Amino acid sequence: MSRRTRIGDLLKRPTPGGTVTVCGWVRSLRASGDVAFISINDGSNLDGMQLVLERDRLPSFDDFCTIGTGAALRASGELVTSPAAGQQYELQVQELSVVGQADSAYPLQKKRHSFEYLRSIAHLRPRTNTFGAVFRLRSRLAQAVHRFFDERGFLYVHTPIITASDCEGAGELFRVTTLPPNSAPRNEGGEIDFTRDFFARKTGLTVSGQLEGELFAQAFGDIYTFGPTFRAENSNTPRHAAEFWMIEPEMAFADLADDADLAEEFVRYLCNFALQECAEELTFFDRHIEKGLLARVHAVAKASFARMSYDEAIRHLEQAPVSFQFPVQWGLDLQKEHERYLTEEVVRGPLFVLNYPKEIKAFYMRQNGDGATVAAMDLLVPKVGEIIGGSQREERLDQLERRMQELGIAQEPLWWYLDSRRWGSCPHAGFGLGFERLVMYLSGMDNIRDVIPFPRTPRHAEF
RNA sequence: UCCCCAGUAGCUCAGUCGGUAGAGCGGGUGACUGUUAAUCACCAUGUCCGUGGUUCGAGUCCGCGCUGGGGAGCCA
Repeated sequence: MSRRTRIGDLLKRPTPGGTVTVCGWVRSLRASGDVAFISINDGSNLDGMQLVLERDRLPSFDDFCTIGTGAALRASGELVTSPAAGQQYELQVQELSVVGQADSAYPLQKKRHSFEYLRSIAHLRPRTNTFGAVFRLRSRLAQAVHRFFDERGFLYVHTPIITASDCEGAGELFRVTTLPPNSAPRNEGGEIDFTRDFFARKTGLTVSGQLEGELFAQAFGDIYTFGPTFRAENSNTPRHAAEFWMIEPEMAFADLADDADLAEEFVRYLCNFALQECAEELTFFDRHIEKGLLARVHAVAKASFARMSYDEAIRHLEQAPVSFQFPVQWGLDLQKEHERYLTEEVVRGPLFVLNYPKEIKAFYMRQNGDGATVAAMDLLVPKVGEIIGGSQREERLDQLERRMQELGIAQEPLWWYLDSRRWGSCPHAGFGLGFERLVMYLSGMDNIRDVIPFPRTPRHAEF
């Protein structure tokens, strides 16, 4: 096959002219007497290319007028300036072939579909404008994440996907086993004998790469992970999926303030990246998905992020002139309505809340001198609330062991984690960012199932 | 997992007081020399989510179930 030219590249040409070949899928066909127009899209950009077919220049003109929406085409012709509004260039077709026909049963019509319906045809929805834009943005953002950390000398570490540590309290584990489901070997107590399983222990899919990430941070200084993460929680919300991608940087010789600095720089970098490198997509989202998206992302890109302690946050909420559905009290976690009030009404921009009560945070977070709080941070942003959660880690062995004991967390399976506090332990800090939540934030899409190619949620693993 | 809402043509939805089902879009056919989700004319399409019940009669009322969506919890 002679090589095609991507439509996105053609549209970047400063001048028309020349014979080119494009391939793509039909979005719309408009036939009118002796001339027909076919809009095709090849996924390389939003707008696609208009093919112009003329009866006296093209044999089989009438046959081409019956091409169905969704068909795959290969077209060669001259790239010309379009005389009509709506597109800069169009293709005067000299040769056209139908690579793959599509009949009238093609589920994508030339009209708006609901996102719920498109989820039921997830194999075809990437051919729509919205999902084309979402997944181009997602791809570029993934590259931007690596670029950000690489530019700053962070080591990219692949932490294991199969893990035996399920004691982080980060959610239910998916079991990984090769034992036969109906005749698994039992021990004397009648329980399944996992010592005879593939790994000779109970294993599952990772819920976080953080603990392993900490070990690498204590060898390479600054590291990050970016990989798939699994939670078997029966969560049915627009913000949760059973399989998602998480970004977790970890820095040695760093405290909570350093952690917040990194998070702030990271979020600002990604906003600027999207505005510059995905302008076409963001403009589309601003117009069709969330009015005001561009202004919101611009604001975050320029803002200096506010910081306040959990104590201060509670005081602000107690003095709020609005009434909340959920109680405000020192010691309780912030609800989404509280988070949104703080970031949207109190500071009107991104906000770090620092130093939460230890009771509502994980065992590995560093205990503060007040005996009541830990060095945790959440980054709250307008519209979505929490987008990043992080902490300085407890590097003092005795403190860590005492906290695990208080919480009833077995130390033996985490002997390797505790060892890192035994030899050359140092202050270190990191955070976690759900990649999909970032994509949602920068696209205005409000359901996580619509920013994952083939989302896994309770009862859904069809595609 | 809990609470709320919904399920009718390919899609989005209307359907009054319980009386035997409709619109727009999409699709098909035809017309039209430059369209932009083209336009105009004509044509076709139903397991009213399933199941049990109330009733002379159920898309409509009631029970149970399934599916989807939203909110909460959990969290990223």
